[in-house]
Amino acid sequence: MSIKDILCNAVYPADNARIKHARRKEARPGELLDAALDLFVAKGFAATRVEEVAAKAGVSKGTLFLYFKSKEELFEAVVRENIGNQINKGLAEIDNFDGATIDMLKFAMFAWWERVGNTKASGISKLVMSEASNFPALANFYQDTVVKPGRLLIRAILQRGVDRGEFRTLNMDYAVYSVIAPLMFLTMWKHSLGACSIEAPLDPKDYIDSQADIIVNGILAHSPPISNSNSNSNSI
Amino acid sequence: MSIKDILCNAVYPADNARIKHARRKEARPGELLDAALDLFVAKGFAATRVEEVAAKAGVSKGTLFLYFKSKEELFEAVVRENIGNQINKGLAEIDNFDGATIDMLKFAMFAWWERVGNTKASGISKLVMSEASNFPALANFYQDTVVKPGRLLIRAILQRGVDRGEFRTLNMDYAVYSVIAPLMFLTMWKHSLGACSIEAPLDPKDYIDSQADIIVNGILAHSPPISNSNSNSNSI
DNA sequence: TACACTAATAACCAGTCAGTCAGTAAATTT
DNA sequence: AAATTTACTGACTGACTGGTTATTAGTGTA
Repeated sequence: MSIKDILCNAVYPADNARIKHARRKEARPGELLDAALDLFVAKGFAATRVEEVAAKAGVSKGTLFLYFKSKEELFEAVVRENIGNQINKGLAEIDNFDGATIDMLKFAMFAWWERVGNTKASGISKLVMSEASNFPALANFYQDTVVKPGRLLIRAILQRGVDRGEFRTLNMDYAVYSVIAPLMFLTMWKHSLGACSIEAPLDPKDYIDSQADIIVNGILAHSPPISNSNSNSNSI
Repeated sequence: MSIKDILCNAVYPADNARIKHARRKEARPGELLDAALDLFVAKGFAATRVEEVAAKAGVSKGTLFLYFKSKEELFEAVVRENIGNQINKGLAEIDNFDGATIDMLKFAMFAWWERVGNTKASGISKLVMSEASNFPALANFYQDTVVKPGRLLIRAILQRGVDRGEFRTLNMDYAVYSVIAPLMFLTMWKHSLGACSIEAPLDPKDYIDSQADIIVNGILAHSPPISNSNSNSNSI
C-alpha cells in the first residue's frame, strides 16, 4: 500500500470513479483553498503536503502549482481568503446600536464567537499565531487586516461606555486587551491543548459569559476604587 | 557559499578557532538543550534543523544523536527540561501570604511575569501551544505538569478571596481563566505577532497592571450586580 | 610509549517533498 | 472532423534532512 493509496483512500474513500481531466478552471482555486484551509489548520504549514492538498481538492499536484506558484503563496492565499471582513461589519453595526454599552460589549463578544471563533476562521488565527515568526510579511498583513481593526472596534465600544458615563475612565491602550485576550485565548485553546484534553472541555458560551461578566463589572463606573493600589511590589 | 557556511557564520561569527574533538561529555546535553530551545522557540519544530541545533551548540550533527536518539526526543527533552516547578513554588508561597487577596492575586500575576513570562520558559508555552496538535503526548504532559497545577494555584487564590468575603461568589471553573487568559495571551503575543510588530510594543508590566486592575474590580464583593444581565441574545 | 576506551567527527545513506515539464485529453475554433 | 488551444496529469528530479557509521583523536593507565 503506497503513500498515494493511503492519501486517496483517506480523502476519497468512496469516490474511485472520479472523472480525471475534468476541466473546471473557475472552481479549482476555491476548492484548493478550502482543502488547504482544512489541512493547514489541522496539521500546520510544514506538516501539510501540497500533494495532500491537491488530492483533497480532487486534482493532481501539478494542477495546484498551476494556480499557486508555491506552497507559501498558497498559504498566504488561504489566510487572505479566510480573513473575512467580520470586523468591518461589526464596526458598521455598532453605530446603529442604541442600548446600554454593557449589552453592546457582550453582544460583540458573543457575535465574535458565532462569526469567527466558532468557524474555520479561528483556525487561521491560531495558524498565524503559530507560524508568525516564520512569515513576517504574513504577520504584518494579519496585524493590519485583523488585529488593528479588531482593536479599534473594541476601543470604540469601550470609549462609548466611558463617554456615556457607564464605564470608568480607562487606559484604552491596555483595556482593549481585557476583551481581546480571553477571546484569543479561547481560540488558541480550542485549536491546541483543548483539542487533546481528556477532561471536560470548557464550554465556549459559558466561558465568554463568565469573562464578559467579570470584565464589565471591572470597568463599570460605579465600581469602587481599588484598595492598596500601590502596595504590589514588596509583599512576601 | 554553502548552507553550512551560512549556518556557521550566523552562529559563530567570530569563533572560527573553536577546538574540534574537545571531549565535554557532561556539558553537551545542556548546551544542546539550550541551543534547541532557542531555535525551536524562534522557528518551530519542523523548521528547525538538527544540524543547526548542533552547530549552535558547537558540535557536529552526529554528536547530537549521541545524546538524543531522535529530533522528537530532543524536542520533548527541551520541553521537560524547561518546565520548571515555579508553580509548585507558588503553591507553597500562598500559604504564608497574609495580606488582602487582591494583593495576593496581583503579586501572583507579577511573579508569573518575573519567573515565567519574562524567561525562556514562556517560549516553551508558545511552542507547546503551537505544536500541541502534532504532539498529543506532549500536550497531555504539559496539561498535567503546567496547566492543571497553574489552574489550581489561581483557583486557590480566588477561593481564598471568596472565603474571606473579599470577592463575590464566582463560578471557579471559568473565573480562573480571567487570570490565565491575559497572561497566556501576553505569552503568545510576545513570541508571535508582537515580535514582528512595527508599532509600539505593549509594555508587559503596564499590561499586567491594567488586566489585574480590571479583574479585581470585576470580582470584588462590593461590585454592583450587573444590569440587563439577561438581554444579550436579541439586540440588534 | 603503547594501549584501551570512547567522545566527537564527517562522510554517507535512504527517504521525503516542493516544484517541473513533457505529454494527454477536454473544450473550442475553423 | 481536423486543427488548435489549454486545463490537467503524474512521473521525474534535485535539494534537503533525519539519522547512521567508519574513522579520528582526546584521555587515562601502565
